[in-house]
Amino acid sequence: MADLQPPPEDIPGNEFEVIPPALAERIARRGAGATIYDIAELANVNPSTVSRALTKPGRMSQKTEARVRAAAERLDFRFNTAARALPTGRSHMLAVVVSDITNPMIFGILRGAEQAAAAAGYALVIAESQESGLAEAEAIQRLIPSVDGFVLATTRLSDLRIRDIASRRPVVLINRDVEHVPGILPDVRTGVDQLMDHLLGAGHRTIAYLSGPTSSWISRRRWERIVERAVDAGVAAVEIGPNAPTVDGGSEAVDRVRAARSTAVIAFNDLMAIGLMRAAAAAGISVPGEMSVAGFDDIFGSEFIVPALTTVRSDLARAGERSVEQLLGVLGVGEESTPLSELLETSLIVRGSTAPLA
Amino acid sequence: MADLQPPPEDIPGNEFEVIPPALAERIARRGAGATIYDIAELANVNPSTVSRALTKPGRMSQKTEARVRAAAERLDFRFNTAARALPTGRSHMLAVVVSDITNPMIFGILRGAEQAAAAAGYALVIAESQESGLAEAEAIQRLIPSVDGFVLATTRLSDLRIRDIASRRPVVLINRDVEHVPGILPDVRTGVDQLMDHLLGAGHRTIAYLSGPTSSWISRRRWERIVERAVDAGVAAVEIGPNAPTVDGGSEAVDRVRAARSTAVIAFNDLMAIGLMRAAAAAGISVPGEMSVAGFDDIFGSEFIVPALTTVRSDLARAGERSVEQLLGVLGVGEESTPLSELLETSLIVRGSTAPLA
DNA sequence: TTGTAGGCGTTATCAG
DNA sequence: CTGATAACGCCTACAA
Repeated sequence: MADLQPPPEDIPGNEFEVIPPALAERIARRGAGATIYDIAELANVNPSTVSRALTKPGRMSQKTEARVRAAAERLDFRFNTAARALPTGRSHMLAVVVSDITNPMIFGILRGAEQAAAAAGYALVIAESQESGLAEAEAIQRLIPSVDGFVLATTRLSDLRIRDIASRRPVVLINRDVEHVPGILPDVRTGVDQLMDHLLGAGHRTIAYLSGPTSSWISRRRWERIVERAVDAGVAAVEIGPNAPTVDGGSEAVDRVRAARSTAVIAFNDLMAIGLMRAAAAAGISVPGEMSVAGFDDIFGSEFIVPALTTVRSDLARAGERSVEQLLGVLGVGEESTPLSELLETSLIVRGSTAPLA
Repeated sequence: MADLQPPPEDIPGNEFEVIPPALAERIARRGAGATIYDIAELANVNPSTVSRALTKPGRMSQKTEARVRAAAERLDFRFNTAARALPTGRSHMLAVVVSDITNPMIFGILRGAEQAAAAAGYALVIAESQESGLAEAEAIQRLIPSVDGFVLATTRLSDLRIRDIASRRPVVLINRDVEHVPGILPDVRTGVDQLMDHLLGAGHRTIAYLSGPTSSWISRRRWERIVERAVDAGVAAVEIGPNAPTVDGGSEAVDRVRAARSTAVIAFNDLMAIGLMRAAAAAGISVPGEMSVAGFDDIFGSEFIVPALTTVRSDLARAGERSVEQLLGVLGVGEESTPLSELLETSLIVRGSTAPLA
């Protein structure tokens, strides 16, 4: 490229083969890359014109715009996001705060969110609360001044705190419903119903729910729906919990589960279901022979544990994607204008961990 | 708090019970929180004094500093990171770029990195390249102006490109060695040796290596060491690959693995090992009866697949942690001063997927 | 020890 | 359509 013959001066787009040494040196010495001032100098226009050309294309003379673009490209220009954020108040950063990054259900969300953000030229900041409401609140406070919005995935915060944050920055919730705050929710009702239909159809009359943390809205909702269905069907349902939403949390509940003498157990999530099955195996309880087990999420691993786990899947990547799309919509970036909560379809995946009552 | 009696004026730290309405309204109307100007007004000092008091504690009059701190706290002040980044050139953000966020080995790294970053008041920006070198390079270019440094985890970039990035921003590599660029590496030699000892000790004389992507430095290194050990021991070793470093990548290799007629297979990572075992099961090949299988990483799931996977574990959370500590060290933030590469200990986890040659 | 003033890179408001 | 100029919030010599 560089050793092509310099073309005639009047052919647009091929100018700027040569960068004035003075300019080049100044940029190099500064170290941080070219600025709109450098471009302005090279293209012989005012910095404000450069800003305009690069920010709102089409609103100015074709020729000038082309000149500016060419110069910018020649200097390998990138906006300084901090400088940009100052007058606009927009950092072009979104925060995703998750409770436990090692929960495989999270990375689906992250992938979806990252893609949607990247597609819109936004960067994703990630914060982990390690299941602690305090740490979560603190992290969010820290981030408020530097991000344009929040995706709160599986948050442990109170409604009050969430509203407070939402009043300062756009917030989209995942797996949590708070009035007046948009959220992406799995269709709990349908999901639980599918699972209950499956279990009831298999003849189970005593069902236990291994619940998650008290602060988990979605865990409560699942339990509520289970109760409704159990009452309707005239079968017994008991809640065992709260438990940590982890493999260990599931394992540690095995004695209480056994004591409940239920023939089927629905765990709040797959992590717990897997923990329970492992502990059950260690205790000599046969699954699904003596006890059927099911979970939610269909995480990596659910498919190949033995027996393979029956579970209610929801499209987490989609949830992550939709959450940032909603955020961008509120920020006026995307094409969206739907500020409301939406339900995500779920599907029951029947595998070997559940079986008809013997 | 707010309805306590206002204490005598001369007790420090208890001033500012009442915020002048004018100030309060101005801040509220602005919407973006208090600035050092607001604090200055409240504490009756110059903004630069506020900056000093908050930035370099101890270098000024105790009394003034206390006044400023009190005022700042009263106004719930947070630095505007963008504004701060402008004069200093420091965004207080670190980027972690990963090739595939759905690989369970990644979240160990992320957790460690996030913790270390948060502890130092840094935020973590995450970028995923989806195994594409182009996407990776593009994402990095975008981020260069807005982050203070990069952790490149399992990167697919060329040495040249990595050096280029490293010349613009501090870079720490994970699972990749490039001269003059600090990196956190597993101890490949020891790891492979442990595994080879195990396999050779079990009588295997024909070993296959299911390699990862061509661009994976660590995959090549593992293969090299396997070859060395095979030559030393006088046994046969063949490479089967390259393959995608995923479950599917492992599954799709099953025919080639079978064709190789090796009694033991070492996969580049656990994901591939799992894929291979599933495909083997589907094809009626017994593991470890007809074929032993081992992997690397000890990801979530390796323990409870059947048979449980023999694997070489390395402490990924530690790798993530060390990588940002090194970055912070270079940035002059941490207490560290070790700019060099370091080796992470690995340990062999023997499980059911490997067995003595029948 | 504290205040003054200029600058960081960009946007936005006005003129021209 | 383009240029000048004042913010944006903070930092940092330099001066007092």
